Amino acid sequence: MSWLVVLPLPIPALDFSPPHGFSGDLPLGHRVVVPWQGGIKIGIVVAAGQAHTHRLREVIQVLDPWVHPSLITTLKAYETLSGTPLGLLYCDAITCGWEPHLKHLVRPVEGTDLSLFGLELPTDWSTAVDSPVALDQVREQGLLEERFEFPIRTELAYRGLLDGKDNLTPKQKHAWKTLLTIKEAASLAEWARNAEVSTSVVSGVLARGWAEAFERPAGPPECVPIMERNLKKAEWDIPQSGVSRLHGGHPIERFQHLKTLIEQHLGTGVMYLTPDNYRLERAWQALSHLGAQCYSGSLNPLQRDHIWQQVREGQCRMVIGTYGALALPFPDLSMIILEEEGSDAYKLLSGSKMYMADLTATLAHQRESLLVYTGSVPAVESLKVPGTVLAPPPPRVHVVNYAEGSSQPETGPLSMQHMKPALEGYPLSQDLRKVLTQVAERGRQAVLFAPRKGYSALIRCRSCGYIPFCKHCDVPLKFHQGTRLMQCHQCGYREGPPSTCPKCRGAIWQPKGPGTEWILQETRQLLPGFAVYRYDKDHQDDLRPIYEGHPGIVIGTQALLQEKAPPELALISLTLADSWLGHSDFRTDERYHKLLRQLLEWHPRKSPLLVVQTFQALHPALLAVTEGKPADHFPLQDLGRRELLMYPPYSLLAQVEVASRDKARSESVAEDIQKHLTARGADAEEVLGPAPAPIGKIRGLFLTHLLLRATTQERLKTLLTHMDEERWKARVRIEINPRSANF
DNA sequence: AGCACGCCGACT
DNA sequence: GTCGGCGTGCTC
Repeated sequence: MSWLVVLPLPIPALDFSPPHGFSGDLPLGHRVVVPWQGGIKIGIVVAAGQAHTHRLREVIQVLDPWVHPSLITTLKAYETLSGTPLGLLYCDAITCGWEPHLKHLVRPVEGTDLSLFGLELPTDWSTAVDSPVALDQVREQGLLEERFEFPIRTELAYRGLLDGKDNLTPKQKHAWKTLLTIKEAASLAEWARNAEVSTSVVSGVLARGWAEAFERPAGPPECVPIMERNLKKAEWDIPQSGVSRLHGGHPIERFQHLKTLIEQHLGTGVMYLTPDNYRLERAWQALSHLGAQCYSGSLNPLQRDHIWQQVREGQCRMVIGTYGALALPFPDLSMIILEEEGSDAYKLLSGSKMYMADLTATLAHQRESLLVYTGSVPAVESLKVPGTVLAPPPPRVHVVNYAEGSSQPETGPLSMQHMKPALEGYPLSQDLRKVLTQVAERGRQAVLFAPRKGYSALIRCRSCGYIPFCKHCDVPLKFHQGTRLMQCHQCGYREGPPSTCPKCRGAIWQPKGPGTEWILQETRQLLPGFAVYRYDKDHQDDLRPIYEGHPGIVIGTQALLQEKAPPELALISLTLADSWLGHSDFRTDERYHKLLRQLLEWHPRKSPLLVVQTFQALHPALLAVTEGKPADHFPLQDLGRRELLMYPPYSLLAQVEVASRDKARSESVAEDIQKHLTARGADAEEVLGPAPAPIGKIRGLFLTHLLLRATTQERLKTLLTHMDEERWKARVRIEINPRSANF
């Protein structure tokens, strides 16, 4: 009997035979070392294989149990539905343990001479030296014995020495003394931080021989000090089993409720998942005193490994973490709490495109764990489960109605003469200017959210309206003031703005659609001398003064929302809320509503004023918030629309993406798929499209979309199976439960 | 993913 | 004539 082994590669699971002389049960969920393309690789045993006639290679060694069998079942179900190679799913779901630092020991089988193969090995165990291909040859001949060991883990650290070779400068001397006081530093950066000098100073000390690097056994991860917060116990109808939800109110209130629940499950395993780091930190501060560990992408591999083992051994019974924590091998897991279950952050951007919230639900079901959704707003999809919605705190929102009898401004300040009063000062309204000035006068902090990085969404020729587009993608180039270049936010292509319009020779370019740079410029003009920072993907100012509580204004994109709120935050503004409504996909409104609620509870204690500048002041999502409606009011409204349109939760979706360098081919293959499915009995409600993707061309690839919609999982599976019946003449990818779909 | 093989266009 | 683009296929 062979074993099915998953490798961290975008391929299906493959068969291997058990190691020579192996007797025992199938090591389901164990890590194994297997030969792979001349070298070796770590894999996970996921099933018994079908005994092929195919000549298989042997697993070299079984290492240790790594995942719980329920995870294997869960991922298998996802593979069956989506057709994604299992390796890709494992690679994305299991964020630790694929590259253990193993000591590789080898020796020839007794009485064999390996010099024929160009290998000179001692007869007794020795560390394998670098000739993986030659090793693999003798391995395949069965002439090699091998063993892998986990060495004692070490990490590099620095310590001070009592004398060195060269003299030190005063600063270096200070750094040296600091190091002697703290005894050891885990990195140069940590040492420098402690001494409050730059890293060049500490490396100077190192170079002059007053300190040395040394290996030390790797300890557990540094633990953030636990902040004991006295959470009151809240009374509520505690769910006993199945799925339930708890939303709304103030975050602290929700934690109070959850604490009561968590305490009942502490002995039997609790997992608390958050969509991002700021919410991780918030949950950590509220709940870590219950004895939780933290697990997230920001830990280093050693730290992750440490938590993984602790959880496996049952020494750690509660973990607060981001999506990667889902695969942790809890021997018992009686409850999973999923914060902000409808967050797009759970959609993996990498190959598998898994929606981790779906995976969480499947896993909870598999393990019969209690599943609790929590957060500011329930997802429209989770309204069907029983739950509690806490009363919202009074909202502090001011809406600037740009639409007051006017049309959207065509350009920046240049054409202000035609503007209605509301638009005066665009992109910073008079109202916003007023409160910003107050913030500065009172020495407080503010955050302005701009819809995009760069200066403007596009530039346009004033006389003929020509807009420069990217060569490779179907998007306008965004203008960046810092570099004075036009840049594509899809593929990164850059070029200088043309001096005259290539169409009409006009020489005046008008920016449209303010970005961080534009807002920054306006803010600096409004408040000369006041600290103004920029934070987006291109450019991150050092925000330390802000986090230390110094006055200032931060201009950023939504990326900023994944960080914690500035401590003295008095004002938040969406400078152009409409940009969150610009997409034509069915979750847009829900997303906007969630953003507003999230902004209102961003700061854990204060409630800063939220200024929303918009052309759609009567948008129902905005009204639900300003009128103080409960958190589920808008989602319930949206649910009705979803039913009419037969969107989730009333159906399951799969998006089919056809990509080709040739536009006509991309379209025709999509049509072929549509016809094929129709011929197989799919109706017009089940196959939507084809239509060009929201961005019809990316990096020279033309993208065409189809949307498959089914009422049951079985039906969706059937439709997807029909797609495998033919070989399409273009790249076809399927995404289960896409988070955006434009039909 | 990597790495092979294999087929067409533009160059020393 | 070769170099090198990337499309396709395989890994057990």
